Amino acid sequence: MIRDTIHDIIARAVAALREQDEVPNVELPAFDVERPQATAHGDYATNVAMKLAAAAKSAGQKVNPRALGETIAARMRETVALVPAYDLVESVEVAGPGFINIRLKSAWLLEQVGRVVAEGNSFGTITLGRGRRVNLEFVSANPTGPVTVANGRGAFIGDALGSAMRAAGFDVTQEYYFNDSGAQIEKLGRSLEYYLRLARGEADAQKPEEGYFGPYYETVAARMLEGDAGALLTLADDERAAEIGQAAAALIMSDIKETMAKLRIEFDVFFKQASLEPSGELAAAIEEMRAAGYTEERDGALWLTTTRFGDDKDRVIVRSSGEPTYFASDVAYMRNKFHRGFDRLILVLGPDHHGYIARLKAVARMLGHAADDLHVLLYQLVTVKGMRMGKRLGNVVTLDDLYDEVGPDVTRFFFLMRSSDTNLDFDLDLARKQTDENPGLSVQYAHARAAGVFRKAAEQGIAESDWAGADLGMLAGDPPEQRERELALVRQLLRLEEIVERVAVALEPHHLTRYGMDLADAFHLFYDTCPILKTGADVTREVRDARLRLLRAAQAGLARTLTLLGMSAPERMERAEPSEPAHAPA
RNA sequence: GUGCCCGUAGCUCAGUGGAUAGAGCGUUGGCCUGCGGAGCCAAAGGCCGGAGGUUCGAAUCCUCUCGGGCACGCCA
Repeated sequence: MIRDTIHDIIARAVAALREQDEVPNVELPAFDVERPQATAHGDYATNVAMKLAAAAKSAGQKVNPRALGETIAARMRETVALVPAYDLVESVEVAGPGFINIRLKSAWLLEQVGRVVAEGNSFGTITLGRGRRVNLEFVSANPTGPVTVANGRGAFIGDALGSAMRAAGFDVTQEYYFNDSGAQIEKLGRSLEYYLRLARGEADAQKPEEGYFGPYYETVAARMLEGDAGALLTLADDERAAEIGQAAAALIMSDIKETMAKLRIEFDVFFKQASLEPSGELAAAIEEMRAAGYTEERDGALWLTTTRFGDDKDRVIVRSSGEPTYFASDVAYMRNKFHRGFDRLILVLGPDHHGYIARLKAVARMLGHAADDLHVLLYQLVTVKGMRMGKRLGNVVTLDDLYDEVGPDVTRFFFLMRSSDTNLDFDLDLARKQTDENPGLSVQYAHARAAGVFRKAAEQGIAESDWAGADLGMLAGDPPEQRERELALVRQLLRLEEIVERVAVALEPHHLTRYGMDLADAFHLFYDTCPILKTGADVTREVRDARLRLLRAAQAGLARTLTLLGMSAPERMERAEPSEPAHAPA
């Protein structure tokens, strides 16, 4: 990455200066290379002089950071002039309290366009992960109903994070854990038994006091009756609820998979909790904990002593009744993941799970791993503004509801606009708009606009082979206003690699949406300022060809960004018919 | 009571210890013979909840405090 090159130049210059005792002889502290907010400050800025001055001060040497900055900057200029690989730097200046601002050469920036076009679909790929294996678990909503916006937020976060981490060089497995056993399944069974009996016209059907109710479950019952679910109603009392629950859960699981597929949320593995017992892994995990001395018997139950590793209380894994708890399955499941050879586990969980982090990290330690091998990514609540009642569950809005309202692309963009650890207020009225006010669409529109120019070019008989080898240096001769917009577009494009890195390191996929908006903005500005095929515009053939090549790079960058977000990159935008308001006036 | 998240423009939110705190929407005012106006330009709008502290430098880190949300089972 470019920033790594800048970092090298700085480190090399400082090392050379230290050999000649021109800077304080202290260990070089960690320093930042960042993009300044103000473009007037150049492409990159570093605080190395201030950091080094601070380190010197604590070692008893007094140094003026500004003067140190001047010394380092001067040496950087020499380094850049000497090393051909560093030929991307235009200027090195000191500003403010000692910042060193680095500006890149326009010619070098323009050359990068060729690289972007050549990399195409793989542009934005970096080697950060070095093939390390990561298990990314998300959604994992119980198969007791449709996925709601509350637990569906993890779907978008997880899927986009997976894409970005793959681009960053990690080997990612995306996984869904179905809790398809236990008391909730029996509860589901009792609820469905009621709906099944209702559907068969049994007037004396008893509605359970607690359960899963709503229009959705009526349809599930109807679909079950298309099969042989009627036979389940004749089962004995002690197995009927569980059997009906299993049958319903299987059907709901297929619905959930369908929802995920519609929203382009991909999973490599659907793991069923119920499989842990027959496979023997549940018993093996409990035994492993016992053999390692991490369990204690108290009150007839078996406790896992998670307090040894920082949890605030121990946890039961086998009840006094002899039944393993849900937490026992968690232990077995985590053990299963580590046995599959993952270096790192990431769990994307909702806000109600924060109390689990300590115990899960304790389990990771008990399984012989570092607490940091397990990362829990918590996201906060979701509210939906603009839709009073969901269509399927009544009081709750589901992902299918949103899909029907605004489609997969806008849904994904809106869910990814916010940081995971802030509440998400889904503005459905804004999401429904098919105008430039809708930020998600404007990114797609930029891509479609680029595609439109290439269509127009084809109509005029201009083929890709005509401009594929165009001299991008031509653009350096453009009028300043146009050149600046072209360069601004290139700069935005080149940021993608840094964005991918940041998303993968900080586990913050929301940066991708913001970047998408920034890139689309830069694109629209370029498009408005720099005519390419416009009739009447005075554009030479050489400039036209160079701009087409830049346009192709922009299109590739936009497509890549959209792909990472799990959105489509349309060749043209088509206005859909306005959808009916969710609460139409009577 | 204990723990976690949040508090930044009218609204919804970005912001990696750095320079003049940004975006989208909304508001106001401009730009339509031309590659798709689903666009562009501009303006107004901020004691970054409050108080201390650390630092050359704090929206960011620490302590306290005030507001809002969530979680704390031999439930799953």
